[in-house]
Amino acid sequence: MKIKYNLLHKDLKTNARYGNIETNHGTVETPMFMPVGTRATVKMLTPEELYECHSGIILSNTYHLWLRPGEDLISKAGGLHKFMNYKRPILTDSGGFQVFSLAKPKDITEEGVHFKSHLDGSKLFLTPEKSIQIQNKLDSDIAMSFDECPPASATHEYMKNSIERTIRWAERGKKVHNNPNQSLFGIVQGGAYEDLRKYSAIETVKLNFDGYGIGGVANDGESKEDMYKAIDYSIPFLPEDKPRYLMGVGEPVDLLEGIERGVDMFDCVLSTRIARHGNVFTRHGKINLKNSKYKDDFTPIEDECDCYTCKNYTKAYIRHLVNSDESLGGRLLSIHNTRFLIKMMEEIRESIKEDKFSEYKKEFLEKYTK
RNA sequence: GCGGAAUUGGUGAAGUGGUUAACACGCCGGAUUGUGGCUCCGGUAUGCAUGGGUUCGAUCCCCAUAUUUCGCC
Repeated sequence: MKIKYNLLHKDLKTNARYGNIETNHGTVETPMFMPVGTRATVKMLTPEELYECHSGIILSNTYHLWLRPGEDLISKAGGLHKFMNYKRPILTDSGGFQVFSLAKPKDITEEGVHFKSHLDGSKLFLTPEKSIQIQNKLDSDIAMSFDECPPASATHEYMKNSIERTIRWAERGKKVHNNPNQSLFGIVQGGAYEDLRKYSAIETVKLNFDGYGIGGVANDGESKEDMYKAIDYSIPFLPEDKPRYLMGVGEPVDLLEGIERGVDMFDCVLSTRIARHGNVFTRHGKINLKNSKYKDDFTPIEDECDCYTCKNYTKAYIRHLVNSDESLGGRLLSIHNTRFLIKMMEEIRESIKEDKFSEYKKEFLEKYTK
């Protein structure tokens, strides 16, 4: 069965919306934050720990799993869910972002993308068909179309050619997609160009996907203004009855801005990456636990936080772990950051249901950015 | 007791008679947005054991003192 998005309530004052997505691995509520598990693991966290964080959908990656261990092995294991023992829904990214980070523009052809393996330097060729076929075998709940992710600095001309090709790629991928239990999302590109976002959205929607990604907003050097514009220019042309997924965004402030504009899904490596480097989100902004002022701070990261880490450990202890390069430090902080964003989403959903999203946002930002 | 060697920041250490004393680690900050996990970027000795002397100028030369260390009795 394909996923089914149900729009349950629209905020009266903003474009924020509350809904849910029914999948073969349970129903999840939106807006939601999806932790990232690139290599079939949300780094440092077990599925049980993710459940304890109330994680819904998690993200994994076609490119990485294609290279290692290979889609055939995962298929043999019974699919990605069984392979990694995650019982809730999984979304797989198409490898499009890796095209951006690993290939040069000249390596991108109409047929597909040539680039070198980050593991051993061997030559690789990825096409829209190949990406979808790999994802079919991975058997994720949601597959993403194979797209190109041009940087914000791309010229209008380059961007126009790029989005036209991405649309053709989306169509090609959709043609070969044949997993009845997997849904497929299209991806809107176009940088911060209003006409291109509109064009990309309209043409992609014509292909009738199960949901729509808004991509190219968190590549490298995009300003927040460009990100917000990209959302504003895309969303009016996306159907109300399908989920919208802002790809790669996960800073608390950006989550609020995205939700206000009508985004339903987010994913981001930020929460787990910064955790491994000693940083955590708190209601009062991001803090760096490596700072010496936490040396003898024997209180939890946040008193009011309900995560495993905050219920059991002090800042001083975690700081010691991080400074000693002990992996438990990164683990505990990953738990906190993951729970932080998911809990934030829970509160946001409640606020939308009560038409109080604006108030929630204002209150959150007052504390977070002061 | 006699003779030799050494003494540079928190640590291990380079170095030169002449503007800002290398590097590494540590420490102190910062970054990080569809992940090329354990990374990247900054800052960190007004000072080269102490006191004299030589010199236009000394961390680098000389003398004394202290400490450490090696060898001999």
